[in-house]
Amino acid sequence: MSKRPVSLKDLAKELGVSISTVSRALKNHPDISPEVSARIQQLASERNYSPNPLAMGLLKQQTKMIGVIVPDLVTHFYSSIISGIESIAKQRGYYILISSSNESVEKEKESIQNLLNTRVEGIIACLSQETTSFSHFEPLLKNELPLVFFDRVCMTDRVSSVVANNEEAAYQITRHFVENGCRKIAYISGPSQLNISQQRIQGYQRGLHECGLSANNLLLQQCNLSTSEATQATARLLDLPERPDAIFGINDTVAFAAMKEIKRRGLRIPEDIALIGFTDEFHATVVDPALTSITHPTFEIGQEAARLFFRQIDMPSAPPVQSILKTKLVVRKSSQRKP
Amino acid sequence: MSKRPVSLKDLAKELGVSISTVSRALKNHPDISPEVSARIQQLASERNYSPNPLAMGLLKQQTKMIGVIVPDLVTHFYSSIISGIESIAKQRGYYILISSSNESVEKEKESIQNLLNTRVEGIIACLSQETTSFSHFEPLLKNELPLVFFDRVCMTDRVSSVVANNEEAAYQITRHFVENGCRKIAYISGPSQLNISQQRIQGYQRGLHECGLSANNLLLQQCNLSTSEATQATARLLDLPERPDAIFGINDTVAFAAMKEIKRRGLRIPEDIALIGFTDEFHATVVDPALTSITHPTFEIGQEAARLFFRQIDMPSAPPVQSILKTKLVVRKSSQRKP
DNA sequence: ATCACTTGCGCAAAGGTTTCCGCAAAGCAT
DNA sequence: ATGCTTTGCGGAAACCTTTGCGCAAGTGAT
Repeated sequence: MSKRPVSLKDLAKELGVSISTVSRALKNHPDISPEVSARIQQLASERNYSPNPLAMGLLKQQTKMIGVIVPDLVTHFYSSIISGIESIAKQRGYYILISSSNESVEKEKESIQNLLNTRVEGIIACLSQETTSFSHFEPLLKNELPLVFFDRVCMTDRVSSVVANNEEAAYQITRHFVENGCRKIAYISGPSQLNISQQRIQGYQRGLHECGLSANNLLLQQCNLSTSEATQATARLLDLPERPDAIFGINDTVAFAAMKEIKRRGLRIPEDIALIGFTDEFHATVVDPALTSITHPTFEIGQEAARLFFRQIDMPSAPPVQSILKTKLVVRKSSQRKP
Repeated sequence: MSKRPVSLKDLAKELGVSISTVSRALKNHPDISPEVSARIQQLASERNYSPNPLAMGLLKQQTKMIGVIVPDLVTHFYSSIISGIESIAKQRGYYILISSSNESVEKEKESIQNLLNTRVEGIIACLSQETTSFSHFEPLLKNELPLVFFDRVCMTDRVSSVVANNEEAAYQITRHFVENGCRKIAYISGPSQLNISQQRIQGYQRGLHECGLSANNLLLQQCNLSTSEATQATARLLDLPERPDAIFGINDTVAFAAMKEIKRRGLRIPEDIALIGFTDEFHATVVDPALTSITHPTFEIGQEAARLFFRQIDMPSAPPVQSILKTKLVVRKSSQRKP
C-alpha cells in the first residue's frame, strides 16, 4: 500500500509540541510565538504537509465538491460547458464530480443518488431528453442543497437556471432564411417536453408570422436528437411534395445528419436547400459547406451556472433567478444565397 | 445552510441502541438479534441513511477517487477516453476527478499537486505537449500511488501505460497512400518529445522504405498541434517546388487544418492531394470529402487505462505493463484515388 | 448448584482537523 | 508583595464510521 501523507500529529510529535499548536502555527494564529511558529512552518513545508480534506470535510460538514450531470459527456457542447463550470469552481477551491445520464431518466436518478451519497454540496444539471417529471430533484430542494439547471431546464420558479435566448435565436434564423429568399422553411425539433424545443418553435413561428408566411405543420418535424431519427426526419421533409427550401435543425447532431442526407440525395446547399444549425464554432467550420449556425456561448453558460451555484452557497435563501445568455447568428456558406 | 444527512448516531439515538449496534445491524452482522436488526434496517431506509464517505475515507485511508489529467477536455478524443475510464471506475465504486492541463506543463504540475492534496488514490494521465521532463510525477512513485499514462506516455519502464499501435498505423497509412498511386508522401508531425510523434514517424519511414521510396526531409513537417501552426505547415508543404501528392496529419486538428488549407488553394482531395488523419469516427464522417483516418478505440483506451489503474490498486507491487491497442485504418473518400 | 460457553449488545479507539476553554508563567500596576 | 492581565501553549470535544474487546445475561451440561 501507499504511504500515508504527513499529518498534524506527525509534525507535532516530531517537534514535541501539541497538535493544536501546529494547527495554529500554520494559520499564523497570534497565540503562537514567532519562534515556535517558524519552526513548525519550516518542518511543514519540508515534509510537504497539506491538510487532509476528509478531516476538514467531516469537521466543517462540507466537501467542496459540486456534482455535475450532463446528458452526454462526449460532445463539444457539454464538455465546453463543463470546462466553464470548472474554471469558476477552481477559483473557489471546489472540485467537480461529473456524471453522465446518457439521455436516460433512470441514469439521471441514479446519478443524483450517487452524487448525494458522495456528499456533494449541490448539483448543476442539464436534463436528459427523456425527463418529463422532476420529483427526483426534490430531495435536493428538501435538504436545501444548491441546484442549478442549464440549457434544458425545469421548475424555473423554484430553481435557478441558465439558458440561451432560444426564442430570439430561432426568430433570427427564420428571418435570415426569408431574407435569403427562402419561403418554405422547415424546422426539425426535439422532444416536446424540453424547454429548448418549445422556445425555439415559438421563435420559429413568430418569425414566420412576422414575415407573412403561414406555418405549415408538415414542415415541423420532430425527432429524439439521435442521428438516425434526425436523418429520417430530414428524409420525410425531402420527400414532401412541396420540398422545403430551408431547414433549421435544433442542434449539432440534427444539423449534421440533415446535411449528410441532403448531400446524399444530390441536392445542393444552399442553392437547393439552405441549412442552419444550433451548434458551436468548431464543428460548423469543419464541414462543407461551412454551416451557418447559432453559436452558444458554451463556456460562459458553464461559468454562469457555476456563479449561480455559488450564489446559493453564499446566500442560501436568495430567490431563484433565470439567466438568459445571448447567442449569435454566425452566417456562413450553408445559408447564403445572396452575396 | 443545508440540513445534515442522517448519521448512525441519529439512528442510534432514535432507537435507544448504541452506534456500534446500528453499524453492525446494517451489515447483517450475526451478533445482532434479528428483531433489533430489522428495526434498525427499517428506520435506516426510512430516513434514507447512507454512510458518510468522508468518515469512511478517514478511517480506511481511501477516498475512492481517481485523478485524471488530460491536455484538453473539450475534445472528442479525450472526453471519450474519460468516458471509458469512468465506466470501469463506476463498476468499482470509484469516482474520477478531472483536471485539464490545457497542454501546459505548469498546469500539469499544478493539477498533480491539487489532486494529491485532494487525496486521490492515484492518477491516470496524458502528458501535455510541452512536457519534456517528468520529475513532477516522482511524488506519486515515491508514495507508491498508482499511476497510469495513456496516449502520450513516458517512463514506460516504471509506469504502466496504454497506447495505440502508432508505428504500425503510420506504416499502414503510408502503404495505403502508395497503393493509391501516391509517391510524394508528406507527414505533419507534432512536438518531437512526444512518443506519438516519434512512433508515427518511424512507421511512416518504414512504410516509405519498404515501398522503395526515399525519405525526403522537406516532406516531414512539424507543428505544435495548434490549428494555426498546422495550417502553416500545410502551406509550407503546398509551396514546395515538388508539391506532395499525399499528406498524413498526426491528429484531428492537423488533418482538418490541412484540409481547409488545401481547399482554400483550390486543390482537390484526393485527386491532387490525398489526405489521411489520425482521428476519430465522428469528425471524419462530417467533413467533405469524408476523411480516411486511423480510428482510435478511444473508449477502450480509457477502459484499459482504468483496468491498469486497478491492477495497481489490487497488486501494488506488480511490474508495470504497456498495453498496446489496435487502431483501424478506415478508408474514406479523402484518400481513395482508385475504386 | 456450579462451570463453561454462547448470545447480544456497548465501550472506546482510531483516522485528521479546528476551536473553545483552561492553565501556567510572566508582565505590570499598586 | 499582592492582585490583575497578558502571553503562549495543551487538552478535549466534535464531525462519522468501523471493529476489537469486554461484559452481562442466558443456555446447556455435569
